[in-house]
This record gives sequence, structure tokens and C-alpha cells, in this order.
Amino acid sequence: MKRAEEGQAGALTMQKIAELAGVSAMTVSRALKSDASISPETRARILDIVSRIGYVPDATARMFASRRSGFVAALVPSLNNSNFADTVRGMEEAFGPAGLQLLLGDTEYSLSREEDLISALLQRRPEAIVLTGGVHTPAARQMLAKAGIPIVETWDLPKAPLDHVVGFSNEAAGAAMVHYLYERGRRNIGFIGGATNLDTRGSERRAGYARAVRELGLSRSRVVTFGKPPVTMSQGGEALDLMLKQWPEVDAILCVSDLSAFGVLMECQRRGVAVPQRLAIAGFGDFEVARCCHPRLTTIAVDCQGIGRRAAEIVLSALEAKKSGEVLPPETVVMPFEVVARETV
Amino acid sequence: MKRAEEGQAGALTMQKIAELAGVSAMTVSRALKSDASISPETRARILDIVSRIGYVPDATARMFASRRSGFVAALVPSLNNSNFADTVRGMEEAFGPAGLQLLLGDTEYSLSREEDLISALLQRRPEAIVLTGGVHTPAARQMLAKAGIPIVETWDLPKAPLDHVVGFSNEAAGAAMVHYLYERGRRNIGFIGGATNLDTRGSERRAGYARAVRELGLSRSRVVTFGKPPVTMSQGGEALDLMLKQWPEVDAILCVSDLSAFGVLMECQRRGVAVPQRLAIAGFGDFEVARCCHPRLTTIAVDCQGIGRRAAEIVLSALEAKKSGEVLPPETVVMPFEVVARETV
DNA sequence: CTGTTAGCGCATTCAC
DNA sequence: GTGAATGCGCTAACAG
Repeated sequence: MKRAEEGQAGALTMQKIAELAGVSAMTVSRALKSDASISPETRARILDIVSRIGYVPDATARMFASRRSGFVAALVPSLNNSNFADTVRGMEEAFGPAGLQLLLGDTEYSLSREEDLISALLQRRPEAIVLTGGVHTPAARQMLAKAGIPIVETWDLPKAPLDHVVGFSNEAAGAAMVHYLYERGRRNIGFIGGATNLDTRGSERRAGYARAVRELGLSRSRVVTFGKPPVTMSQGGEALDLMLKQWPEVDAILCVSDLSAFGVLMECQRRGVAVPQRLAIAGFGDFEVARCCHPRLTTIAVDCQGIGRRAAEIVLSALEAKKSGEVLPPETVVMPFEVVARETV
Repeated sequence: MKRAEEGQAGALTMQKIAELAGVSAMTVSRALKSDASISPETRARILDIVSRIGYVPDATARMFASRRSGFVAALVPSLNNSNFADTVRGMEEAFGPAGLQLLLGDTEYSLSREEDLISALLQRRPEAIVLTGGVHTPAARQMLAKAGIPIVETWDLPKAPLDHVVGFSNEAAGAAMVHYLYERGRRNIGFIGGATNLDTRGSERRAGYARAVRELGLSRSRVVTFGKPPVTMSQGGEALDLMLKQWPEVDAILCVSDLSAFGVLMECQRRGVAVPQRLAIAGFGDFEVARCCHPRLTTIAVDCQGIGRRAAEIVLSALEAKKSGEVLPPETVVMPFEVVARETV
């Protein structure tokens, strides 16, 4: 009850506030909850003391006592990517008002790092977890299954979802862009992507490219793989060099991302390759650079923030269901994507 | 119908593991700590059980009992910004191995939102807090002072630092670029920045511009403020329009960020304004787009990741000092910046 | 090396 | 509307 502490914030507890206010600690606890039954006068008096002496309640103790962490874990391949950053923002906007704190992890496009992060984050007892993509290590899948919390996989449509899904078919998106290029008269279509399969969404876009090329009866597929994700602008430029050396006849290039597409475009300008006359370029993601560059980049737009928002909404309703002992049946939300016709095709 | 009781990792406690292993809970606790004194055989036996039944220790309980949260809070103006994302990565690389989890907050360039976030994050009892910039609300300063934890302000050199600082003078950087433009023969130099003072680092760059223009005896300053931060590429293009209308004689433009500089560059290409012959363009931040665009953008480079790494190192040594009851004296690390001469000047 | 005791600061549950 | 008792899962401190 008495402690030999100095005036640090850490030394302040509800008990001290209670003593100052002449009430019990329980009453202070109620004063700090918005929906507790307490007389307005008592609450006002307590809140006044709290703000005057700068008491900050201890969330660690709260979550320990209430067995609710108030955390949601979210894993993204890269924080430094406009698309995923938008998805994170979408989640934050939905979780913040609900009093949930996002615990962010950056997998750096590595499944083993994802596994490590899942293991570390699960120790924080998140109430739900949001993942990017539908491919995970067996160990990760097992941990997630044992965790017994709502899971949302995003940015993809996994064949065997762990639980909920908010995504779209990257394969279909890749194919759609090839069809668009074909409609615009292109017949020698190439693809530029990463050199590894770490970016599973990128690999699916490439698979969609390959399928569409087959379906359309185009003579051959021209794939340049270059650089390890996250793909950079400069890598696009270098990949263009390889592409033109190997398949000089190429008249359209589909890139795994707007970033590499932009790199291709800039390299074309340096070399004097006319875009789109001699070479059409298409990207993916509708990054700001795609809307702003000259000529403007044809690309595929996805509602990144919407993915985050929908994922958060599913988490919130799953958590709501859990309160009454129910389990929300796995839900899959298919987000639309759209070919955005601009000037590079 | 699966009910809450199964599949719950939370149902497992150290006590259960202890019973299975025929030891006390304390011994299990020691087996899970790397530096505890415990016989190798006992540890091996316990770890085997732990991994077989998939027990995940409860970090919430651990931090509650040990009075160490394992959290470091970090606030950035925007996650969707390569520069700050790099700083975050620098911190993560240093904190991860030290067993510290980063709690990220996005202030969206708003001081009041920063205040809210500080208040929310302080509830999690972070062991230290890393801020961006040196301007904070009075309430925020008070909370931080009361928190009694190491504080690092980054990306700036505050006049009245709260504690530690890892930054550079944005004012000097702005001035340095004006001097560079002057050396290259430009005399009608303009500045494009945000319309608000929310981006305090941007405001300082503008102040540096104004000072340099005065020092060099240039006739007038030409400042276009446009858009609210985070500044976008497109805003750069729109600002160029305003600039050329108001001061058609302008022969060089310094932009608050590479992003707006890129927007200016692209707009020049659309209008047929020759860069750098008719108009020189300089940015700030050395974003990837600056290195990759055509012509390549002259800019100011800062070691963003290094800022994060140094901030983390200071936090780690402050925490180390705290163990022995000491307080690390406030330290200010001045990071270098560099004018990167490229093709737009 | 291992066990025992005693909480950490709060919320839950029940009294009143 | 308010208070008292109780314990969440773990670790610090000490004992053996």
C-alpha cells in the first residue's frame, strides 16, 4: 500500500488517485471507462485529478487483468511501399476508433521472417492477425491455427484460406492487362518481374501473363526476371536492357509493379525509345508516380486502403461475435481491380 | 462447432508446462530465458515439451511482472514516405536483436494527433520514445517529461531539446541548396513548399531558402505554398503553374521534397519547358524517383536509415545506463547532409 | 541449480 | 452508485 517511490509517472497508480479523490480504486477505474455506472459528479472530480496530476493508466495491467490485449497484429511485406502503407492506413482508421492498437511487422518478402514475426507477435496475445498473401510456412500455419484468433489474409485469394480473406486475383489482373494490350494491337508482349518467388503476388501476376499469352495464341512468352523484391525503379531500367537484347521485337511490356514500369519508361526516354509508339508499358498498383509521370502510366488500380478497411471490419465483427461465444464463419471478400488506361499504351 | 476452450494457446500456462515437466513454474521461466542459471538437461527437457505442445509464453504477463514492457514507441509524420520508412527500418534493425518491439504511430503531420498518439502510446509503458521533429504541443511536452523515459527527437535540431537528438539542420540544408543554385549561375530562384506549417522541417527548409536569398543579395524571394502535407507529386505540378504565372522570370526552383520536385519536372516536360536549360529544379530527400527519373534530379541526401539506427543506439545505451541507475546525459548527434548534383540543375 | 513466496496494477464479480 | 475481495501469468528476490 505504501511505496517509497519518487514522482515518476510510473509510480502513479489508480490507488493513489483513489486516495486523492477519497474513493476506492474501483471507482477510479469506472471513472476512466466511458460506459461504467458512476455518478457524473464523482467522475468529473476524478477526471479532474487525473488530468491535473497527469496520471496515465497502465495498459499493460489493464490488458493483463481483462485478458484482452487490445492489439491486432498486421504483417506486410514492406512498409516502404505505397500500396501496403495505404492498406495499413485503412486498418488504422478502423482500429483506432475501436481502441485497438496495431502491431506492425515487416516481413521483407521473406516467409521465414514472417514465421519469426508471427511467433514473436503471438506472444503479445493479439486479438486478431492480418497477413499479406496466402502462402506461409507450415510452422506459421500451425501457430496461427493454435492461436485461436481471427485471421485475415489480404492482397490475394489463397487456395486454402486460413480463415478470412480480403483480396483479389493477381493472376487475373496479370491476364487482364495482357488482354488489354492485345486489344490495343500489341502482339509481342513481354513481362518484367522479380528474380525470385518471394513476391508471391508478383509470381501470380506473371502466371496470369503466361496464361493470357497462351490463350491469345501469341507466339511466345518473353519473361525477364531481375532483382529481388522489393522491386526498385532502377531494376526496371536494367531489366529493359535485358528484354531488348533478348527479344528486340517486343512491342509491349507488362511490369510486376508501377515502380519497375516507371524505371522502364525512364530508360526508354534515355534511349530514345518512343513510348507508346514503339513500346507500350503497363504497370501495376496505380502508385502516385504512375499518375504523375510523363507520359502517364497505364496500370492496374486496386483499392489498397479499402483492403485494409475491409480486413479491419471483418476483424471487428469477428471480435464482436466472439463476445457472445460465437465464431464468425470464414468469409472471403473479393476486391475489384481495374485496368487504368493512360498514355503509355 | 468449436468453442472458446479449445485451440486456445492462452489456456496453456507455465504452470501446466511445469507440471508436465515435473518442475516448478519458476524453472520453466528460467528455461525460456537465455541467460538464466539452469542445468542444460532440465532446459532441454522443458524446451522439448514447450515446442511439442506449442506453448507460447504470455508477453503481457511477463512485462507486467517484470515491469519492463519491451516496447519502444516511435512516431513518424507519415508511414508512406520513403525517408521515414527508412528511418523506421534503421530502428527496427537495431531494436529487433535487442528484443524490443517497435510501437509505430503515424502523426499525419498533425501536432494534435501527435499529442493523442503520445498519450495512447504512453499507456503501453514504452521504455523509450522516438519522435520526429522538435515541435510538440505543451501538453505533449509535459506528458513526455513526466514519463521519465529516454526520448529521442529526430530529423531536426530542436532549439530546446526534450532529451536526445539525432538530426540535422533543415534550415542549413535549404540554404545550402540555394547557394549551390547560385554557384551554378541561377539568380531568379524560387521555392515550392506546403501551404501550412504542419511540416516543420519543410518550413525550416523554406526559412533557409529565405536566409540564403537575403545573404546572396538576390532581388526577391519567390515562394509558392501549395497543398497540405504530405506533399504529393501532383501538387508540385500545380505549384509550378502558380510559380510561372507569378514570377515568369524564375530560372531555378527549390522544392521542399523530391516528390514535388518530380511533379515540377514532369509538368515541365508536358509544357516543353527545358530542364535544366530554362529552369533548374532541386528537391530534397534523395528518394528513389530522384535517382531514376529523366533527367535525374538534383537533391539533398540524408542518411535516413542512419538516423533511425543512431536513435536506436542512443535508446539502447540509455536503457543500459538506466539498469545501473544512471541517466545518460542528453546527447545531440548531428547527421550530415549532402547536395547531390545531378542533371536537373 | 531449483523451489517458495509475494506481488506487479488493474478489472471482474460480487456484495452492499 | 460504490466498495472489498480476488486473481490474471509471470518473474524478482530470496532461501535452500
